[in-house]
Amino acid sequence: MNSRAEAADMPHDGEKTPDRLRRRASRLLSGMTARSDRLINEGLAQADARKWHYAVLASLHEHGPGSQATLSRRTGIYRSDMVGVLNELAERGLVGRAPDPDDRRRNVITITAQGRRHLRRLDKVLDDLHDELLAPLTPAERDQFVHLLTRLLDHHTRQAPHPPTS
Amino acid sequence: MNSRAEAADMPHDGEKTPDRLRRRASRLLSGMTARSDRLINEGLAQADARKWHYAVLASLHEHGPGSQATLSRRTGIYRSDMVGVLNELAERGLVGRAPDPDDRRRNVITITAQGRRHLRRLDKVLDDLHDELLAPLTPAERDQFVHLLTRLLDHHTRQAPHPPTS
DNA sequence: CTACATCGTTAGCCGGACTAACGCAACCCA
DNA sequence: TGGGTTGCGTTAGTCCGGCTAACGATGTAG
Repeated sequence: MNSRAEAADMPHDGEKTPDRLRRRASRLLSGMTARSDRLINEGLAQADARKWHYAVLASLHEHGPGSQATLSRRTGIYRSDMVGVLNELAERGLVGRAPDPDDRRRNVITITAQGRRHLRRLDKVLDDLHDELLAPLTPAERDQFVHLLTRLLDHHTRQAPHPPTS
Repeated sequence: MNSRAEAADMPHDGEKTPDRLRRRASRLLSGMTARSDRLINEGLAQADARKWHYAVLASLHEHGPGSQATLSRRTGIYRSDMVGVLNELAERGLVGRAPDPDDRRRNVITITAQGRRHLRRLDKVLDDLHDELLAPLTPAERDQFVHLLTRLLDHHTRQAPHPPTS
């Protein structure tokens, strides 16, 4: 029982994945995203963080404090899930949550000094992880890749035929 | 109350998503895959199919009959989930499942004539869907994109640092 | 014969995306 | 002044895909 030989290994000899399957962009995307997600999640976990943490902190750092709803819109995190994320961040002293005196429905979220420090660390971590993620591509190709993805995503979020998602 | 305006809309004026966030390849990937998955799933649903159906049928068509375990390895579907997929396919008369006389642990799965017909239909459907998916890219760019993705995925599945996934 | 590996199957966990509903506060306008 | 509507924060819960654990039945190797 050598560890990894469960179900979906690289099909070795004689158990090839059909081409029409392997070539489909949709499938490549799912596959790659699965890898990517794992890489990132595990990497961030080692820094006691999750990607949502980064998203919120980055948003606060770049566009200043905001209500939870605002952050939700900026980061694409569902407002239902925002609560939990902010709790985690608050626990760690990375953000402050205070009722807005001007609008008592709101909480105003601010980033703390510690939060800023943490954000810097995460930025570094993510840079490294992306380096690993894109390892096989030259710098030019990486740009190409990001550029193509951006255009695709833009297109599909503009006149969004479907609901939200990020 | 115009339908879609829940949480994660395109942030309009003043609620911008931070750049360092938007540019990260990992994030672009997740975003794009989310869109892609929806598009594909919904499209296939209209043909009374799911992507696993396509995977199995394609595998059967290209590499001939096989046990469930074999199919699992070829398609990347966990053997735990294979059962369900094959049930669905069998219900629809697209595959046959018969005990292997040579090894009574096994079921031999074969594609039926109907299955082949269905597969052809699905191929068409998927072509169209991918056309929509990659709409903003020129043919050359689409190749580029697929090519880059393939290289990335290859790299990360070769000396897989992590377990399986497809 | 014993030990171990493989196959099909059931059950269940987990994380992420998403919906529903509620209470509360603010805003609109009449 | 007040009633309706809209936005906010929160809780709970659904759904789905990826994945693990375990089991009985069968096969294979020593």
